[in-house]
Parts: sequence; structure tokens; C-alpha cells
Amino acid sequence: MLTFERYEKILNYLENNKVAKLAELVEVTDASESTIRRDLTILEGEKKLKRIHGGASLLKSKVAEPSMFEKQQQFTNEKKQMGERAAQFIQDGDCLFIDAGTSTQAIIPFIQAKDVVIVTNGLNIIEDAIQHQFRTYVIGGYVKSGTHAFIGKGAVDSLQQFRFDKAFIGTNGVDIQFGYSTPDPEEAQIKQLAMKQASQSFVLADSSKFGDATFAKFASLEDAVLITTESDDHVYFEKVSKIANVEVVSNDDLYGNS
Amino acid sequence: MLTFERYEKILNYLENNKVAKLAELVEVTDASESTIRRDLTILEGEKKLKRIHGGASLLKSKVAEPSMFEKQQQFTNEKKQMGERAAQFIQDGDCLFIDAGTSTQAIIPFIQAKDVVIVTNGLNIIEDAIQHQFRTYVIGGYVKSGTHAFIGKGAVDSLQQFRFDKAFIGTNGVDIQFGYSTPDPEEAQIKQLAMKQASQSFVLADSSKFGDATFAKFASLEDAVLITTESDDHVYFEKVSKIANVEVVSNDDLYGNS
DNA sequence: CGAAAATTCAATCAAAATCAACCAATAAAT
DNA sequence: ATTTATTGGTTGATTTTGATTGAATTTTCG
Repeated sequence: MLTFERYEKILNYLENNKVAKLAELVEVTDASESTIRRDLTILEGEKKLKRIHGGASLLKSKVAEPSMFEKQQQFTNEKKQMGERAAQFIQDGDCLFIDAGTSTQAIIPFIQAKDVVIVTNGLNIIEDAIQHQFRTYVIGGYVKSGTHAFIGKGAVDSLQQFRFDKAFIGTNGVDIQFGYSTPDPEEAQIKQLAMKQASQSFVLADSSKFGDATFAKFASLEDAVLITTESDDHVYFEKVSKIANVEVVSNDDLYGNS
Repeated sequence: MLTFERYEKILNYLENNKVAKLAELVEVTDASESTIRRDLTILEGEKKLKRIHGGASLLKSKVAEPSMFEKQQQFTNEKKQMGERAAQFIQDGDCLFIDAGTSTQAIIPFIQAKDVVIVTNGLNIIEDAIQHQFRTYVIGGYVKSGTHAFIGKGAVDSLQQFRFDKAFIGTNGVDIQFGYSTPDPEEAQIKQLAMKQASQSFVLADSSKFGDATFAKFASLEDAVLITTESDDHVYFEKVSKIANVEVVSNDDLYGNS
């Protein structure tokens, strides 16, 4: 067997099994332990896999910037459940605005509806939306470091060209008095405008955001359907429920994800 | 058997099997080991295949269409050199348009200038630009599958809000009569507009694009500085040089990437 | 928690496989 | 007939491989 073929076999085995023990790779390739070790060293150097004690594993990420993709991988069970619930509101033919952020990103894998058009201001959203083969539009703008959201004048101008059936928005704070808020006024402006352009708005926020009021308010609680998780603070939760239309999902973390 | 026939058999065998051991090729062609070795050396020189220890393989590019990320990792030496040369034109404080595509993407790691502003229509460019901490703006638009370029009305509208010091554009064809061209008219529209908005334009194209005329023309050869690689077709190269302002880099491929 | 046992690791070396360079023999061209 | 190009075999050099070693790591157990 040629060296090149062995590499292929190793990588292929990893694709299927995520991780591989040394002995397994020896078995698959019919090569010696030493050879496999050497191969792993080389393939790791080429960033094709990651060596771990006892074998090898797939790289966490196939995307250059690991941080963004890792977040994607590390969706908490809470986020997944909120994403799944949010996706249930989506119907065939909808035009959607999906806000930048990981909470909203979690919606995409659950969208079953066909002929959905997605408009977004989030770099991470684009990547996922494309991967799931949705028709995807981007608003322009300045790329904010950190959240990788598109903001500013360009974003506002672009956004005004669209109308949405549904807007899905992330938030940093959910406060009874102050409503929904986020630290960056420019991001708030985009969220506000997107909601204005949408027939129906949904805000995704786990219950840890309850009672938080950050710098820039972009909507009142009654302006959107709030998709959230169970809260320990039942009193506050009840108050919020009185004002907003709340959809609550369990926050059990069955898989032990953080 | 004629030499030429042997080449055909070797290449044909490779097409079917992706990789070939030396012994297999000896078997197929009924030639000696030495002859096959010589053939492989020659065919590799013509970029028809890649020699590997123990035999030969198809060029990587034909084995599997690399994903966007892999492309990014697998910048050829040519692309890197073109990127480096292109980056030398960039000065402190420049406002740049960087077209979607891997050729233009290769520029980013080489940008030394400070306070550079990058505007782009390419998903891959955004990721890299952010990683290198440049001030980055995106034009809006429809996200085209495949190239992941932003195109269409939204992109045009956005683009008209900007003026650039320099525009760096990728192309699919460099033809003396037809100029620069690309298969998608919508992408051509963006390229054309970006060049119009820029004080100075640069087109990046390795010499394999010479003589290619694809569907949609977006500029004439004299409209931009052409950054390219050495060409085997010296006659055509000279003709191009007469028309366009050409910057040529060596196309040595030290690392054996396809 | 910490020491002992077991496993895995990296480094080294000799054997095997493969390679490039060279030479003589053959075929083709002048 | 002489020269030139191509081929096949041989040589020593290079690369790859598998086994062995002691070191490093993980696991087990007191």
C-alpha cells in the first residue's frame, strides 16, 4: 500500500469515527504501529487531524477561525432547544431575518420549511445558512469585531430594502421595565429596524438574561415573542409572562454540554 | 509501443484508479521500471500527475474539490507570490476593495500597511480580514453558492456608497481581445463597478487563464494592473504585456501543491 | 492522595523498498 | 554508416518501514 493511500484510509476512518485508536488504524491499514505514529505526526502537521493520547481525532473545526465554529459545535442543550422551538414558527415561503449571534444560529439546523429566504447581519449565520442550502442574503455594513455582526450605516441602508415575515433576534438583557437591550447602540439599531420591518418578531434569550438591562434598548417586552428557558426565579418569570408572549423550553442539559 | 501511447495509458490508468503503483504501470504498459520512472518524471513536469513514493497520483485538484477552508489552507505557491506582490502596492491609510475568491484572499496575510480599510463581497475574505484585525466592511447582497460571493441588486447598491484607493479583482479569463471575464454576469457587474469606484485596479490571474474568454466581460486589459505568473506561452505573454501593465511573479511551485 | 503498573510515546537502528544516475544495447534518423 | 534517441538493466544512494529501547504519560490500586 502506498503512503498516500494510507493517509487516505486514516483520514477516512477518522471522518466516520471522529476518533481512532492507534490499534484500530493499524488494523485498518495493515501497517505497523511505528508507521501509523509517523503518519499521525505528519498529518497533524498538515492540520488534517489532531493527535491525542492513544490515537487521533478529527480537528474541532474545519473553519479557519476555530472560535466561531467551536461555538457552533458547542451549542448548549438550552440553545438547541430554543433553536428548535423557534424553528417551529417558520413556514414554507417565509422571508426571515436572523440576527447575528449563537442563539439565533441554533435555529438554522432545525428549519424544515422549504423555500425559506434568510436575510442576516451575522457572519456565523451566513456560513450555516449556506451550508444548509438556504437562499441567503446579507445586509452590508461594518464588521464588528467580537460578535462579527454587520452594523452601521451600510447595514441600516441595506436593511431598509427588505420586509420580513419573521425576525429572530438575540438579546443581552430581558428586563421588565427596560425591555430588551444590548450593549452596543449600533447593534440595537439593527435589531430595532429588523423588528420594525418584520410582521412578527421573536427574541431568543435564556433565563439567565432575566433582570439584565444593558446600555441600549431595542424593544419592549410586548413587541416580540420571547423564546426562553425555565427560570429559577419563578416570580420574575411570571411577571415577564404577564407582559410578553413567552415560549419556554426545558433547560435540562442532558448531554452535559456547558 | 510508442512513447506517446505509453503516456496515454499511464494517465488513463490514473484517471481510473486515482493512484498507481510503479509495478501496476509496468504491468499495464509492458515497459520496464526505468522507463516508467522516466515517464513519470516527464509527466510530472507537465503537471499531468504527481509523483509519490512508490508510484504516482492524480493531481490533488482532480481528486477532490477542496472546500473553501481547504482552499484557504492550500494556497499554492503561485497564489502566495501573487498575493505578496499585490500587497506591496498597498499603502498606509488605503481603502481597498478585495474581490471574493482565493487569489485575492491570498493578499491579506501579506498586508503590512496600517490603518487599511477593507471592503469586500466575499465571505472568505471577511473571515481572513477579521482574523488579521483590519477594519472590514461588507457589501450586502445575495450569497451565491459556490463562490460565496455577494452579488445582485443589494451588492450594487451597497457598493455605490464607497470609493476605493485600490481594487483587487479575481478573474476567470485573460484574453487579448475580450479582456477580463468571468462566467457569471452578476459577478462581472460587481467587479466592474468596484473597478469604476477605485482609483487604481489590480487583477490577479495566474498564467493558465491566458487566452480564456468566459461569458461576461468586466474590463479590458488596459483597465488594470495585471498580477500574474510566468507563462510557457511567451508569445501570448508578450502580447498581453504590450497592452496591460503586467507584474509577473515566478511560478515555481516549491511545495508541490497542485 | 501518591506509588506502582500498564500503556503509550518518541527516538534509534537495521532491513526492505524505492529511487536517481549511469551504462550498454537496441532502434530510429540522417 | 554514423549519429542520435530511447530503452532496460545495474549500481549505490535515499526513503520508508517495522522492531526495539527507554522515557513519558495515563491508569490502577493501596
